[in-house]
Amino acid sequence: MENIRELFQIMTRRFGFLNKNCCTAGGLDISLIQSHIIYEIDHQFKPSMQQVAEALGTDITTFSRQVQSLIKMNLVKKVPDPDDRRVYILSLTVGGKFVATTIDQQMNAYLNEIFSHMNDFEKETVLRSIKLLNEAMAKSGFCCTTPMG
Amino acid sequence: MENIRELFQIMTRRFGFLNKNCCTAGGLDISLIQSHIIYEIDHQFKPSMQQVAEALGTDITTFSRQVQSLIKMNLVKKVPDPDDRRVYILSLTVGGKFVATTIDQQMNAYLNEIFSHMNDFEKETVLRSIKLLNEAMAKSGFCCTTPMG
DNA sequence: TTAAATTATTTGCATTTTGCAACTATATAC
DNA sequence: GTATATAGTTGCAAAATGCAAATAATTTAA
Repeated sequence: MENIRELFQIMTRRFGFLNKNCCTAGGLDISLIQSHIIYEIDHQFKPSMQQVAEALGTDITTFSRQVQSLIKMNLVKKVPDPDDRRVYILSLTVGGKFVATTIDQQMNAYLNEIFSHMNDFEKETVLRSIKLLNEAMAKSGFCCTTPMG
Repeated sequence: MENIRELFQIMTRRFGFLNKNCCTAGGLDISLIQSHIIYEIDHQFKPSMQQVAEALGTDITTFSRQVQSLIKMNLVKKVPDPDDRRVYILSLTVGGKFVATTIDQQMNAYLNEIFSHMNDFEKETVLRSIKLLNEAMAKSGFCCTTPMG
């Protein structure tokens, strides 16, 4: 069988395309990084800057500036944590939540379109496989969590 | 079941980490984009600049400069096409080929480590699923080929 | 309880990456 | 042979990056 890496290279490249300028939402153009930040804030519970930056593997200084621009765009809010005033808690504004939902729908539409080329059994198998893969990657301290050496 | 997008978001992020500063090869630090370019030149037959840039979804001007730096690093060669002297044919130098091989081995080692957390049946299923997914994405004119609107 | 060390975040650069518009050079059409 | 199209390069100017240093709040330890 072919090289395993080859399969993954093709897959990740295609998803790269899928994500790339994925998103015009609410009349705004959302970059790939921005969409990831919004996604992550939406999925974590009262996350701090660090937590989100860490989850995305972005340098904290770069992240700080990216958050600033999202705040200017009125998509993200930054509130000092009353328990530790060094920390800022990130959250989505109403507009940000709307953008998050819109992007989510767009992505799901893309993905469903892709899955429409499979039968139900194949679709089930593929989804289960991706879950397996995610779990395996989570177990692998080797890689995949935060950029390693 | 969870949102389909969620599965993919997690997966692609993890692979992003995997790829990120993936590669030190032959004493050189190879960036993610550089490794993709090298990969693509290695896999296409006598490709032109356009062809590789297109395959990677990179702007041709950016690509042109990236190739220049790879040439300086002595990994890539650029030879005018005798049939059409506007065109340049890209190829790997011996050093470039070595880097390509090294990266390939590294990535395969990572991937095997990940798969070591699965049994043989799961591994087979996952690989088959990714193949299915790649085929489905190839069929989907919707996305996944070259950046679309 | 206060000085020292630690942690979260921001700013100051300096470098790199990006992409549009304009350019050069070759090839094709009429 | 002039006009048009195509492949690739360069000139900006904007954006993204990341290290080092600054700021501000918290914890540790004497």
